[in-house]
Amino acid sequence: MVRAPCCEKMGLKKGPWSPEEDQILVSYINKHGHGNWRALPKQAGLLRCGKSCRLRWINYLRPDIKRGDFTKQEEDTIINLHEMLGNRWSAIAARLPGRTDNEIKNVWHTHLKKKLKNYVSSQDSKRQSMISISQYDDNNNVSSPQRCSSEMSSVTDSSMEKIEVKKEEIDYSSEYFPAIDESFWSEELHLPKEDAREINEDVDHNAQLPLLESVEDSKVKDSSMDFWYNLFIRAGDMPDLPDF
DNA sequence: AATGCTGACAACCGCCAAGGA
DNA sequence: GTCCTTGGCGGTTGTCAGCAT
Repeated sequence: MVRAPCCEKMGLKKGPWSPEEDQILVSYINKHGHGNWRALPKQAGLLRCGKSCRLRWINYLRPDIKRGDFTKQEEDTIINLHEMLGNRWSAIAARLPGRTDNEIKNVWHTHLKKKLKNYVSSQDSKRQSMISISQYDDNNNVSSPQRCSSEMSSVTDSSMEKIEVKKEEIDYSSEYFPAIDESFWSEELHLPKEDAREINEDVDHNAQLPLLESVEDSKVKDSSMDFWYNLFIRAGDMPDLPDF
């Protein structure tokens, strides 16, 4: 396929939008809608490419856009959803009314990635010390960590790598890791069925649910703790623990 | 006051999938 | 089935304000 010439070569304007351009775009869309983005700038009298107009409208000019700082709750939601969905910014944005994928992506790269890194590191070091003392009680039950994602401290890249390596060592295809389905999200995490269905549609189904019944392998057990703990964060509150 | 650095945010680029001709 | 257009997405870059030196 032949790529369309870029804006510059066609004599179209690039860079920041002026208030006048914004005004023209807004009034045109309010009047005519945006059926065809490619044709829109010509019809509206803008020296911009359609793609640029679309982006400006979606990320900045749309009337339903919520401006201003992200609330603590929104940040937590982003962290939780990112844990589930990865870099699927549009899917994350769909669950945050008034926020755009671009905005969320920016916030992630500038604030939350750092915060989360710090948090994971602090939890990693805490957990390492917990493990070295005693991870399970007399009945072989794990003492469940109920922590808030705003609890942040400092971190190093190496601790993140350690966690990744640890995950790679686990055989997720084993019998201890049956597949996640919709019922998991609603029943185990007590989410409304509607939410569970939506999340299940988006979730990475290569991820597996660890069951710890009768698990002897400490490595598997260890990784599964990570898994359940991540889900506690996702759910926003503490669900009933699985039978460890 | 001048300069350099950093973080935040807006905008662009390149790729992909869907759909129509 | 192929070609082309279009919209959408995620990654990346550019710009600018605020801060430190």
